[in-house]
Amino acid sequence: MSSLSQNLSKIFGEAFTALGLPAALGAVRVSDRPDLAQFQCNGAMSAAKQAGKNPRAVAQDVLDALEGHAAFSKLEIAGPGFINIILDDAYIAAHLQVLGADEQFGVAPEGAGQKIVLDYGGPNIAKAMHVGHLRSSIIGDCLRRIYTFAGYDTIGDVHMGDWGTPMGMILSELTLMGHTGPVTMELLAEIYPRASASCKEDEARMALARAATKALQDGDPEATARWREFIEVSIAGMKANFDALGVHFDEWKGESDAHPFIESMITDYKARALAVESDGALVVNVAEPGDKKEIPPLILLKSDGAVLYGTTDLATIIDRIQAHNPVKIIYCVDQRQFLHFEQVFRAARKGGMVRDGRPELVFAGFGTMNGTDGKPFKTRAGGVMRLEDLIAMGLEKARARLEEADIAADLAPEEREDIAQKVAIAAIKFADLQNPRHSDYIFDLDRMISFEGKTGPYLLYQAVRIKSLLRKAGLGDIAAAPLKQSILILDDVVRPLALLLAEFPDHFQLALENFTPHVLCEYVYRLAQAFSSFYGSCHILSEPDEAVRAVRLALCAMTYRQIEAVMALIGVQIPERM
RNA sequence: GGUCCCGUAGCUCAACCGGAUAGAGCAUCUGCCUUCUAAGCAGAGGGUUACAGGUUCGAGUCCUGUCGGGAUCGCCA
Repeated sequence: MSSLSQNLSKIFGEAFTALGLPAALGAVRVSDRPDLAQFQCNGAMSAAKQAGKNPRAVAQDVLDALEGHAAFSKLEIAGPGFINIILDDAYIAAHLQVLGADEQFGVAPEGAGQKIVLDYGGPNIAKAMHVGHLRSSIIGDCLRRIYTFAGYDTIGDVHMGDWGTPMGMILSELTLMGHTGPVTMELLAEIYPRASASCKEDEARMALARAATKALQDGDPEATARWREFIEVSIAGMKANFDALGVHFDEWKGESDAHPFIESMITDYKARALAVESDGALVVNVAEPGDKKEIPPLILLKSDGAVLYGTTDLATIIDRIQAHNPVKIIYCVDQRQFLHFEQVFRAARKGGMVRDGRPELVFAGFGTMNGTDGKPFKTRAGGVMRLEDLIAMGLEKARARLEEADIAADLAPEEREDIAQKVAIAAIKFADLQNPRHSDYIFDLDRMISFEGKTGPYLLYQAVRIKSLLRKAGLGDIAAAPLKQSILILDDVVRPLALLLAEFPDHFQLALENFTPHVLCEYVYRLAQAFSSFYGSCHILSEPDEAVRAVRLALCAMTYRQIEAVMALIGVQIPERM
């Protein structure tokens, strides 16, 4: 199973091969000029360049080789040597037939039997989750869903920040306060900023924090007991946020879980002279001859003997390899940590954890979320917006929108609340995921929750309209079942939708290879638009011609299933009505 | 200062290996609810892809330079 363009690329590739040309040049893609063709092949121009021939002549040779092929209704050469392709409707229909019966919509289970670890979320102990955690959480969760869809056995790890100096700051603050009673999230939220601030301005205070950090990392029983206590209360808070977002993790590990691997790792690096002393610290030199820029060494131990996040990140790789032996480890973290992970990855290769590129260490960095002023996102008061506040604002807006709409008035309160939640989450997730992962983006709350145009709620709305239509046609269950329609007759009304449905594997593949959810967002939006256009151009239920009506309903069902599937990849659920 | 990323419509952003007439959304304007949900649809206007060169059949995309913005550059994460 595959996409139309993949199948056509194969046909063209064979034609190119028959002419003694590289099969790869036969690549066929969806046409840039829908007014001229459905698909195009540009390979004749490249081939002609390499062979020093006339591109149109090469294109003609290709067409001659394909003469009489049943897939094509029209093949023609245009411009300098483009080959324009229009398919035979029966060929499209047959393809759609297979696609519609496939649970995977043509996506091959390439990852079967292979494991992938994804590192995302990254919340910190004792700190309220804020908007900075939003991207990591939803992009990482989306990538996990994408890889799962491709057949991989995925392990999502939240990788909490539970081991660094902040832990020492809190521990020492509690000691200074003489606090012995139970620790609550409120208490932690109150003392952490205070401790952090005083450590920043007071070196002596910082020394206390460092000492406490060291004590914890050395296994001091009292420090450990207390630390466990505030980890527990923190996790409860994190889970509330992740549950609200519908973000899932398979493992709730943290930096501290790397601890058991650190000592032997350091001993090993030292024994092999990979780690050396420098200015009192223990470092791994990771600079390589071809470097344009000086890559600083990775510090394993600070001069006071404490470990850093680079140490735990490196040791975590050992943990993950031992536990899962993954083919890839994907880090969904802030783009600004690029250099850090470059250092860690190099150290991992140097240490032999990565051999022959396995596991492949992938830095899937994401850009900063900025406010409408272009600067890092802040609340109106200038503070960091808490994640739960952001979700609450989206929810409030969704409720208000439901109030306005008469349709929701007759629904039970529970259903309306459920709809409001789904709308809010769809708005938040789509607003984020539709941006290219690696670039910064302007986070505009008003735009995101306007629910108009290219938004999550628009997609939900289109999906719900299809569902409602199918229900009225008495086909409510077909939406969940593979397409059974035996003969598809295409006409100008349904053909664009049919061709778009067949594109899915192409877009999925791009998202998978490049770790780019926005490609799927773009596709599902186009699909919803194409459906809406189709929906507006003809009346389906009152269509007198039974065969035409059946085809249109079949396309509706298929479109619904595909929108639902892509939305599920994005991590969004579709309500029954809205 | 070194390195990397970015600069596309009034605003926010797309554009797969270099492909044809650079696409969406918002905003503006014009139509469309007495048949399937108007959170919608159809259409219009809006561009020297920062600037200057270069490579070639073809450049938003590749190369060089200039200007502007951002990130980062060993004991925080």
